[in-house]
Amino acid sequence: MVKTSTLQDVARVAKVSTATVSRTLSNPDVVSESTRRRVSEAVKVTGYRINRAARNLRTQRAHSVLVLLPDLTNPFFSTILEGISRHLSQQGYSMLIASTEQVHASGERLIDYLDDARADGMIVLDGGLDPDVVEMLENAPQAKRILFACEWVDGATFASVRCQNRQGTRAAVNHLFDLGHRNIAHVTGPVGNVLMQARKDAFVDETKKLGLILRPEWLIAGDFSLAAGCLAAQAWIAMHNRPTAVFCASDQLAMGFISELSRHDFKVPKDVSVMGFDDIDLAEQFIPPLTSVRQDRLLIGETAAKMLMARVKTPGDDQLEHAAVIPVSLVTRESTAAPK
Amino acid sequence: MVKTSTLQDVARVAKVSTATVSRTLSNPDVVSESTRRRVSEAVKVTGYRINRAARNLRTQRAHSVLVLLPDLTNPFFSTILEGISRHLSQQGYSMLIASTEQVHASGERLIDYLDDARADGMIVLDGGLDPDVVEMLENAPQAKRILFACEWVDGATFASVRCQNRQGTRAAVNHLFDLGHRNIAHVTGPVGNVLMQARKDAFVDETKKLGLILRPEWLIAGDFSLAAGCLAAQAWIAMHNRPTAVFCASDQLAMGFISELSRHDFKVPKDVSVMGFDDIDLAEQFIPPLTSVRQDRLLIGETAAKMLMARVKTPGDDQLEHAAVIPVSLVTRESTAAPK
DNA sequence: ATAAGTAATGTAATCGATTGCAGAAATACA
DNA sequence: TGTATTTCTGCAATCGATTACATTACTTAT
Repeated sequence: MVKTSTLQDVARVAKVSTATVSRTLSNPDVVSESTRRRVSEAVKVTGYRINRAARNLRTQRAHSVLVLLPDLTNPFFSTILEGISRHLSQQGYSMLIASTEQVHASGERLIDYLDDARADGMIVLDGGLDPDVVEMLENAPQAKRILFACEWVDGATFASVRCQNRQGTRAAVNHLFDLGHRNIAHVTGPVGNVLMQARKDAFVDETKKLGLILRPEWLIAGDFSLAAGCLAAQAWIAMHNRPTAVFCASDQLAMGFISELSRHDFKVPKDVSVMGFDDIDLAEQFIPPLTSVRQDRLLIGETAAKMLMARVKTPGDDQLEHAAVIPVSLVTRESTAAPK
Repeated sequence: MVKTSTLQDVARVAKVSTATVSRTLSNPDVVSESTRRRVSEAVKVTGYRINRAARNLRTQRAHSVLVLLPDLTNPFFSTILEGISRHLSQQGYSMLIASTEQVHASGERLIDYLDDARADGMIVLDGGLDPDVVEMLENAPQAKRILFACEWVDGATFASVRCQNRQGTRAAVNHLFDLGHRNIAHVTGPVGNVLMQARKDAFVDETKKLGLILRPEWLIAGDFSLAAGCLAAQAWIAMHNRPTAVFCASDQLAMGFISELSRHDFKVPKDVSVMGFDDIDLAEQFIPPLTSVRQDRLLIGETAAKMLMARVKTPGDDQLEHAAVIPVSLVTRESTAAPK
């Protein structure tokens, strides 16, 4: 370990007590103008840097937050992380990252991160946690410092940040309807996923409300991935009476779908309109550019961080915001058009 | 803060000293079988969890590593992070994430992360640090605990993990040559980037070695992004004597390139062969599936973490591995074919 | 002039785990 | 049995910052 100077060193140089130095740095108003100057000078001279381990021990705060992802390799999360990190670093907090899988594999329990003073709070981006893990988290005394973002757990009482999945789906269906489509299929997300369920339910409701026919086979089971999109396309191709439009529960699905279609010489949107959900970066550059439902991932991240910080900082049960909903918007591009 | 039990509590229950409890947990061999059992029992009873802040303070170790990215939103890094995280968590270390931009914006200095006991080491995935930041890092006493991965800084002496950029480029050029291409263009990365330079130099060398003509305008300046790929495609379209193959310095460039071409009714690989570098997840699903140079990003991450941990753990200047090179491999798909 | 109040600073305990050193107990050896 | 050696355990200092409480030096009011 490299020796850096401590509060003691600064105190010696400034000819004050360590208490005064500490106060000068964390609460300058309570010290006099003259000592404030002397201390600042001494800090500069000694090159003092606070030792966070020491502060963390004394204040019983880790000054960092754990972000839990289902899977680090999923690019969907990167912008959300950016949003989280932006707010945290502004507050002097650090961002720890871990994946559900790895925590599990290492034999640790999730709650340990909070118990052993590694993190003050937790932002969970994974709605698919094991039910017993969820139960443990819910019953933990630190449950208030756990927040779900994007995904959530049905029936659980954690604070959360969510997107308007229902409204987004409604906008998507109406967009297709307005273009003239009457036979619309839906490629869903993975079984058991809350987003998949929310979007699927909204899709069923909205098609019903518009008086559209919805054949059972038009609800094609997928899992948000490119590969599932390809399979869904094969299912679509095999249909006798092909729907003229397909609403996919994610952009990746939509891309896989279109990709597979083009291998079979179908054209989008000429032969079928396809749209996604998320508006990932690539959507705009895809061929054809993808019509999608945009989620402001930066805002999701920032909101999540902000809400969590409020919880971490107020020990009491004050009037804390418990659920934030982030608006979505329809982005119309070239993968959707009127049916022929 | 939620009250968790401490070493003291365990010691009381097990009727031993805190020293013994500590030893039982961190170095079980030195305590007797019987006390080991008593302590384990007491740990279970009390639900003891180590307080990392306390341990970090005492041991002068943060037990965490900072990973510095140029930009959190770039999906290229996610798999590398997975690799890093995998090794770190296995060693009981945590992974902190920050972006160059944000550290800068928050007015902190990079070295502070090491100075203030927040992190024991640093993995930098950004070769584009300001020269004065680089200089400061190099002169810091902790310079040995800084490691560059993927990118690096020319002339600096940091440990690093790199890919075979030269060999990968050579393989790419030879692949195109073997298909029969004699006029090959190169879309480069961003100016000043070390990867861009390495790949460009290798490209120039290899075409020369093969006795190919290389017109100046066939070196098209890009920046690894989709958008730059589009622009490069426009440049290609505008050429009088169009090269029959284009080697892009990244997959994103290649995708942008192909995407723009298709908007102008050119077909890949019929009208021009295009290939990328990186083999990102989407490459396989792109239309057409992209020929690329594969980098094992998981291995890059794991290697980087492993090398850094070795440096963090050995205080001496032992025989530490200083530079690792990760092999790349050519992945042939459908975006390249013989010229017509 | 004295009491009361305010502002600034210092003293020292504290957070919880680790570890050098010393002592006790157990074992080996002569 | 006595001594040397090994094995195990405990005592107490330590890491570096924070903060309750005490103290001192001033101001202001009466």
